Formats: sequence, C-alpha cells, structure tokens
Amino acid sequence: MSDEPDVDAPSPRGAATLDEVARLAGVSRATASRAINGGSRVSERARVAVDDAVRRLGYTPNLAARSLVTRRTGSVALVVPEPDERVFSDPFFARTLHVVTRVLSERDLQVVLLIAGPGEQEERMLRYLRNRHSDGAIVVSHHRRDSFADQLVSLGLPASFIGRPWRHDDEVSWVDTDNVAGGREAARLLQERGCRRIATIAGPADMTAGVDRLEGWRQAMADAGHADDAVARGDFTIEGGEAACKQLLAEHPDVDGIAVASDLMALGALRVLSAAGRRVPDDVAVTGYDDLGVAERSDPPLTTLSNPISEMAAEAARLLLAQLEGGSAAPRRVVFAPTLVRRASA
Amino acid sequence: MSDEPDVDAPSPRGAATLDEVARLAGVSRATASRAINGGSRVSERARVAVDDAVRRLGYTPNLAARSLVTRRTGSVALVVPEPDERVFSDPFFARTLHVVTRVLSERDLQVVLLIAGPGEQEERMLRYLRNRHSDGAIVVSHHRRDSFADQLVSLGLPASFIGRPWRHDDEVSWVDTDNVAGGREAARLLQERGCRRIATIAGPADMTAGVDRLEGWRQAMADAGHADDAVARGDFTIEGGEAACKQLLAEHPDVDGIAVASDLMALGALRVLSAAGRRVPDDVAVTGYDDLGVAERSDPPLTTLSNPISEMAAEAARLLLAQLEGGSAAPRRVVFAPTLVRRASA
DNA sequence: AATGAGAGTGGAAGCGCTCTCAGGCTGCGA
DNA sequence: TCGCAGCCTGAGAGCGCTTCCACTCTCATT
Repeated sequence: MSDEPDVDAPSPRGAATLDEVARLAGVSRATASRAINGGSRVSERARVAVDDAVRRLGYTPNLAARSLVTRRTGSVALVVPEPDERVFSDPFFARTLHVVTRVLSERDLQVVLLIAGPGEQEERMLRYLRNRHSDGAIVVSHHRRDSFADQLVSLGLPASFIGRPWRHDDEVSWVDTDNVAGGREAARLLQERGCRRIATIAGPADMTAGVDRLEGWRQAMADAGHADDAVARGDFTIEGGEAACKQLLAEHPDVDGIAVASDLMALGALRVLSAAGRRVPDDVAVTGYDDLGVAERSDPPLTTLSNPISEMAAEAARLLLAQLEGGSAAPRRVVFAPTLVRRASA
Repeated sequence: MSDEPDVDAPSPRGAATLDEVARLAGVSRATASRAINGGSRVSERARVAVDDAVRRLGYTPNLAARSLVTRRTGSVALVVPEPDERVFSDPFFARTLHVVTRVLSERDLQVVLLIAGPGEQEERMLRYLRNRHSDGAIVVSHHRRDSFADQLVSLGLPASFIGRPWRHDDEVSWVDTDNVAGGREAARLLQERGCRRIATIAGPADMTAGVDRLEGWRQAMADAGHADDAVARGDFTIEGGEAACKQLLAEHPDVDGIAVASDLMALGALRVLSAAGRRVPDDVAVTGYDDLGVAERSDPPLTTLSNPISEMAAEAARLLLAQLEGGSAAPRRVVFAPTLVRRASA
C-alpha cells in the first residue's frame, strides 16, 4: 500500500476539501465535520480516522464556506477612529495592537485593522461592520468624542471600547483607567512635597482623559483647601505643553508645582521651565501622565502616572470574547488604577 | 404605492441578499450580480434598477459567499515575523502599517495582521497563508534572516517584502533602501569632515541592513585608501551601541569619527563618548542611521541617513496589487535611496 | 426575406461547509 | 423474545454568491 492516499479525486484545486477528508477517513462529510469541530457525538474510531486524514491531506477548513453557513467570520475588527498617523506611532496603540492580537489569536480569531478617515472612509467602515464582516469590534476610542461611537453602538455589534466612550458608556463594555484618581494622586504628591502654589496643564476638554484628570486634580486641591485657579490647557503635544506652561508662568509666576496631564506636554513644560531658569524639581516640581517611554528619557526623568495598558488591552479583548461566546450578556466595564512612578521631576 | 419595497421575503435575517435586490429590481440574480460587479453586458436600464434596489435595501454583498465562489478573500495579510513587541513600538512599523492600510483600502482590501511567534504560532500562520485565507501577503522582513521567508516563498502566494529577503531575493518582489549607498555616504561624510581615523559600529551580521551598511562603509574606506579595521558590532539597541563604542575606544583610542549603523546605537555611542569626555562632533564625529524620531532629539542631534519609509510601504503595497490584479508578472524590486540629514553630530 | 452577429438575460450548477433529521445499531430491562 | 432508549451516522438541504450556458431579441447584412 502506498503512503499517499489514493482517493478518487486527489484534490484538483490544491487545497483539500472536507469531502476528501471524509472519503479518506471512510466516513461521511457530516461525521468528518463533527469530528473536526469539537467532536461530540462522534465515535473514537471515527475521530481518529478523521484526524489522521486531516493530517495526511494537510486539510484546513475553507473559512469562506464555513462562514457562509455559521454566519461567523472568525475575525474581529480593531477600530481606530482616527486617521491621524500619530496614533500609530503612539506606543499605547502599538502595545494595544500587540496584546489584542495575541489574546484573540488564542481563539483563532484574526484581527482586521479598520482605520476611519473622515467622511467616506468612515461610511465604508460602518457599512463593513453593519454587514457583519467581522464578528465584533474593539474600538480604540481613548481619544476624541465622536459620533462614530454612537453609530457603532446602534449597530448592535458585539464590541468593547478601550477608553470610556464619551456617550453610551452604560450600553457597551469598556475598559479604562481611573483618570480621576490619577489626577488626584498627582496633585496630592505635589502637595505632600510641600508645593504651595500648584498649577495644572490639562488635556483637551473633549477627551475623557483630559476632563477626568482635571477633575481629579480639582478634587485634591479642594480637599487640601488649595486654590484651583491655575489651569492651562494643552492638546497632549509637546508644543501644546510649551504654550500652556508659558501661559502659566505669565499668569502665576509664583507657581512651584505643575501636574501635567500627559508626558508629552510635560516635556514641553520642562523645556519652558528650563529656558525660564527654573530648576526642576527644586523651583518647580512637575508630574507627567502616561509613562510611555518618553518619561524616563527626559531631563530630569519624569515622575508620572502609569497605566497598565497591556492589561487593559487584554481585558478589552476578553470582554469582547465574552460577548462573542456567551451570547449578549450585560455590558461590563473594567476600570484599572494608574500607578505612580516616582522619578526625579517631583 | 408605498416607498418601502413590498417584496415577498422582507429579508428575515437582517442583511439583504442578492435575491432580494434582484426581485426588487425586477431582474434575475445573475443580472443583478453582473450589474453590481462592474456591469459589463448589462443594459443601462437594468443597471439603474439594480443600483436603486441596492440603495433602497442597503445591500452589501456577503463576503463569505462571494469569496466561496471567486476564491478571493478580499484581504491581505501583513506579516510580521517577529513576535518581539519592540517591533510594534517601532515608528517604522507604525508608519508602514498605516500606509499599507491606506493604499490597500483604496482597492477595498482589508489588512489582516499576522504576527508570528516562534514555533506553533508560525506554523499556524503558514497554514493560514497556505490555505489562501488571504489573497496575498506583505512581509515586514527588514529584520532577521529566517526560514520563514523561504517557506512563504514556496507557497506561491502573491507577496511582497519590505526589506530585501535574506534569500530568494530574485524570486519575490521587494522594496528596500540602498543600505550600501547609505553606508558609503556616512563614511564619506566623515572623510570630508577631515576625520583621520574612522570607525564603524555595524549591525548584526544576520540582517541585510547590518551587512549592507557595513559593506558600504568598507567600500568608501577602501576608495579613500583608509584602513577599515576599526569595526565593532551591535544589535541595533542603545545598549549594544554603548558596548560597541566602549570596545572601539579601548581598541582604537585615536578614533575621531564613527559611522554608526543605527540611531539607537548612535545614542549609546553618544553616551559613552560623553562619559569618556570626548566632545561630539569636535573630538569625535558621529553619524547615525534611520532617522526615526530619536535622531533629532538626541544631544547633540544626530546627523543621520533617512529612509523614505512611507514611499517604501506604499510601493510594497502596489507591488502586491500588481500581482493580485495583473496575474503573476515577474517579481519586481524597487530600491530607494537614503537621504543624508545633516544635524550637529557630524 | 432569410441569416447571422451580438447584446442582454435567466436558469441552474456549484463553491465547501454545517446541521437537521431520520435511520441503524447497540445494549438494557421487561 | 421484544421494546425502547441512547448513541452514531449519513443523506441532503441550503447558506449567498458568481458564472456557464442556452436562449431571446434586436439590428444590420446578404
């Protein structure tokens, strides 16, 4: 007997089909299918035969055919609602992408990348999702408020958000960090350091991270009976941080502590302070937020708040898996605590 | 007459099917299909009717069904043969991902991310590709030599590489930069600066970028009649650069110019030189390579060689599209020239 | 007036898979 | 001995789509 299977049709098209597997294993297509998918109600003998045939033929199910009948695609969309290229270079995004891919690949789910440019692109993407070309979506929405999230929610597609969505936060699953707590912690650290005149450089008012961190700072200032009027706003960039810091120095020359809502802005602040001849942390203590690489390389290295982004991404993936597998459970939310990382700047 | 279509089966499952479109348009499924896909051999009247029906029903083709018969999946795999998370944070990768996604989305192709861990994961990924779960692959192989590329080539799947593959470079399409020319250029710059004792910190011997840049440096040194014995190797990391630079200073204390094969290693070299009390560029001139952000933020900012990575990624996508659309043309390769970016370090 | 080319069309096959359903087999208790 | 669960199994339908093929209608040509 030859080692090679000598079946009627030796797979004309290249890839083996279930039919060939079944024939080689001496069972019907139905039994082969059952054996391959979990194998309940299949005799040991049949299972072994099918497994063997699969191996010999190098068989993999045709996803399209399977998908056609199961109405599952085996893919999950990772939705990035911002076309801005900066998002991509963001270590946050890189890590998220990596972790999500890893977790989902354990369930043999492929990650499909969806990037929404404005207008037409977004339209196409929504159509893509509406027509269930993916089984679910993970939305990296840690940024701007957008109607996009609204629309996505209304599709009823299994989804989980990384970063609390601006609206609908009780209708979908999401993970986030406790930005209020982080804002509070930064302010408290500066207070404990003995700073008397504490300012903040807040993030944009249309991002939850910006709003919440400021809110936390305000709470801590109020608790300590400090004034909370020294507030400047930036856009989470270095340049934004520079401008905001200049403004602060002009309006409140006596400032001796600044809680900055992002490391990048803190970098800008550091530059301005250095140019103004203020020593950090001796004259002015500075805290950042995010701890994504730049913080430890600045001069001086930034004391900052660190988010467990890997855990967040993994949890977001798991939340989605739960919806995919367990039917439509109630939306869940998971909030992670930021960790204070003490370096030299405060 | 009501505005709503009053057809027999008002799409029980949610998504409209071609059948419903056809019925509403008053044509057969076959004609509807033709009208939707390009529309040759379809009368103007039928086309309009179908277009209208599509719009009214919000129809999108079921990808699985289409894929089953056309044997096209509408997706392209972006293959990252390194599980290392650093790859992800690499701005090179981020940019590539972004550009590739953009170019392919113009053809309605989805990017599916494939990350190969070692062993089992890689196996699964090859199976995925072998079974044509994607129409083609773009491989970000700018790194290590690996048998993976060999295997991928042997699948006969349409593919293009970003970064010349270690082997099979005449059997597949690829894009790359002229690392030899870049290496040469760095060495020449140092020569023109008047450096008398020029060293290099080369990259790993198992990466084409490492090998080629060193080769270019050697050529330029030979052309100028300079000795080319001051060579240290690093692994493209800061730490590797530090170690290599220490070694160089110990073995060749008279060195006054170093062509470093990556910015990150150059950063390490800068640190070591500064610690050794050598001024850059006055005592020792230093060039980097890559120009991916860190170069302009170092102290002093690095003179370095910059690669047009966006163009490379776009071209790689186009090379793949050519294969996908034009049948199996001969493999093509496109080599881009690096650009010298002069900053303070040399 | 008869013929043929060419364009538009619909019937029907079939892509590879899952899953329902009915039937066969086994082993048990009556 | 018979009946009845309970377990396995295979036939077959059908998922939604593209495409082959045969057919009908024009027109223009002989």
